[in-house]
Amino acid sequence: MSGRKELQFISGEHDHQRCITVAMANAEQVCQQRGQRFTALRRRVFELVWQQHKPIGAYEVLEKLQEDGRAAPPTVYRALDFLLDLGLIHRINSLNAYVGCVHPQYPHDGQFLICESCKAFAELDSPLITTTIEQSAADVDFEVHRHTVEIMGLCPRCRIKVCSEDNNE
Amino acid sequence: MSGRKELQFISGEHDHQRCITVAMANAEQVCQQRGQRFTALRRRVFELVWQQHKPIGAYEVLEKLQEDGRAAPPTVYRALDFLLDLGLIHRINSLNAYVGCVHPQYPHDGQFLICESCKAFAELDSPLITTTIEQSAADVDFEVHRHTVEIMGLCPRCRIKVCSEDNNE
DNA sequence: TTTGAAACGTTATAATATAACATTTAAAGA
DNA sequence: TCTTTAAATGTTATATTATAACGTTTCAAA
Repeated sequence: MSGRKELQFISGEHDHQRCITVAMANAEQVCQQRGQRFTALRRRVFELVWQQHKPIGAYEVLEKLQEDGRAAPPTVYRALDFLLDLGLIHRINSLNAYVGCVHPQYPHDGQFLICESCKAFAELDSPLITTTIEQSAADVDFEVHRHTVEIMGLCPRCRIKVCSEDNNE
Repeated sequence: MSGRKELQFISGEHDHQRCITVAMANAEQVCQQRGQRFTALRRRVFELVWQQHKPIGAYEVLEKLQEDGRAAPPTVYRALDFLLDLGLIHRINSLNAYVGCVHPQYPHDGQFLICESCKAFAELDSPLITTTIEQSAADVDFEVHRHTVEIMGLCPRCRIKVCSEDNNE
């Protein structure tokens, strides 16, 4: 179980470049499978979204893009929409922000843990949550197309921090 | 069970004025209990949010307020924020819109069914969903402060409609 | 009756997102 | 290889959602 935990909330010191490389390879494959073009721009935006394990806003992405040259909002939004459609990234509605999808190989609903302290996020994709939601909906004759679950709170390392701060007071 | 179902997705023909009256009485009570002022403006905004069993945008509320006289965005947002803080309304993040809370007597997380066809919504507040989410979070040492669940799909009556349309083709 | 905090008004502007149309690119057929 | 055409991108303008900042009013408690 502890291996699983480490997969969920990634520590600050992991080899993040490797994360990005793996994500990029996955994305490449997904695009190929679906006959979509993974252009330089889309690749760059995807990379920017992945560059932190934190949700990033569209205009933040835009700013970083502008470091390379001129760019306008539609450029960013089009790339984000493309990536969203393919399930390569998700949108966190409560933050107006975007995150890289951890397992884009198959389509799935978004279930997110978001740390209110450090803003780190983790994707759950729990079949149990999905089943429970579908059952609750079925109980009232509602036909589910998709769902999003956004869970705000404290990630493991921030819980520890808060705890030790409390002790020091 | 069928009584429960009718509570969830309200039919078009129910006595909606009565809904509003009941909601207003509840709101009144909640405000009193917490020593908050339920001013004319707040009352009016609350009423406007409740006037349909559908999510309503802040600027839609503004437009309706302006039928009574001059009003600017901050007026609406302040009233909405007040009502949100007290749990008298909820915000549907995926729609940037607001809905009246069906049981504001105790604080709770938002769990919503939203019909993609007619835009009607229902509030679930399912302890089972809450428990499942909390358990999933606990599995990865995450401390939950709050969550929102937004479920998009088809409500019972729109399912029937779509079904009969299919048959007519 | 004063007074101070809360509520509200008003103006300006920030932050997020899209519409509409021009231009470029690149894959697929001639 | 050239042409064509659909997809992708660039560009300008603007829509939509939300808040900052500050002045004025209201109203309950002292």
